[in-house]
Amino acid sequence: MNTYDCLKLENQMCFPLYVCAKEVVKRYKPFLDEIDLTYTQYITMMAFWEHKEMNVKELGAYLFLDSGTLTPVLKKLEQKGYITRKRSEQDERVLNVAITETGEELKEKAVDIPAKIGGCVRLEPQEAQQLYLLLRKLLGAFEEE
Amino acid sequence: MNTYDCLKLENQMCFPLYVCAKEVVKRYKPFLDEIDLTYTQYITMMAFWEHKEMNVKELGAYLFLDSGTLTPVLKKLEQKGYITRKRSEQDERVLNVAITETGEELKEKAVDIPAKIGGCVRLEPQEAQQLYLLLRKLLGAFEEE
DNA sequence: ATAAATTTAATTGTATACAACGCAATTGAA
DNA sequence: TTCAATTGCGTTGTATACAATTAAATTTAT
Repeated sequence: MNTYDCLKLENQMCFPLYVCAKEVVKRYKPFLDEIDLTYTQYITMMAFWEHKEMNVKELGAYLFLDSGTLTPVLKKLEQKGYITRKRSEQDERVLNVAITETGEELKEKAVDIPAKIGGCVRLEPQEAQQLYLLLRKLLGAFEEE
Repeated sequence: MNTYDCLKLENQMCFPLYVCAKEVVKRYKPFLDEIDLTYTQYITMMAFWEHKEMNVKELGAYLFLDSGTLTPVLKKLEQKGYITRKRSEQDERVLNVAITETGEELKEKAVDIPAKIGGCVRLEPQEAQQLYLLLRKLLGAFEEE
């Protein structure tokens, strides 16, 4: 090991993390194209399939995204008729976002996507599980900060 | 497990991968700000610290980025004086990119960044190593496709 | 009660990413 | 050889991401 070996891409943790994330997201595209959603729109819908209603702050904490990213995404999903955006009456600062019936119906079309993606991750099931747990642990550490 | 559990964010591999990648990159920012590089510019410089000269296609294969992303990044790094861009004489389609002396000098200022980032990844060393190996394996599978 | 501080979304500016397309240079096939 | 296909890079258009700022609403402190 010389002084600069730490600066080799192959020795860095972050680089494969960054590339794998992009590559996996890219593999969602053909499936998401079929239901006309981007990946960001997809995870946003997933959030609402689980929690019918959330304000922007809650959604942002859940998805690790800020309002600068979410505002245009939410406006787009509203256009498509999947969600509604409405100011809270108790606190006008807060924007409540709720899923619509059309948004609920979209879940039916999305339900087989995870299985299709599973086939794109070429790891042994036990390795995939291990990777999943390590990423969850790392994510948990970030959440605590 | 009901039919829709696969659509819960907490059950997906891709979501923590996507979030962890973003969060780790975000933790580079304060350190990269000190040398006025973005993360994409940083990994590009890392590529050239290892391989003094590469054309855009080779660089793209190395970093998993296409010309649409690289062209503006390379122009920026050229502006900063870290690299040179020059058409190949054998094949005018090819753009050869090479690191400059100034670019080499930047390595000195970057050499302590990896250690600083290491402190941001709150995993046991053995877990970090395991995560690294799994991501490498996944990346290798993507490379084969 | 009122000013100061905080909070919540939205906006602005910058920098990615990438698909799709364009174009010139090169290669390959008939 | 000559023209069709391919290659390599650049451009365009769309969609993120996020820092920094703004603006309005609410809360806190005095």
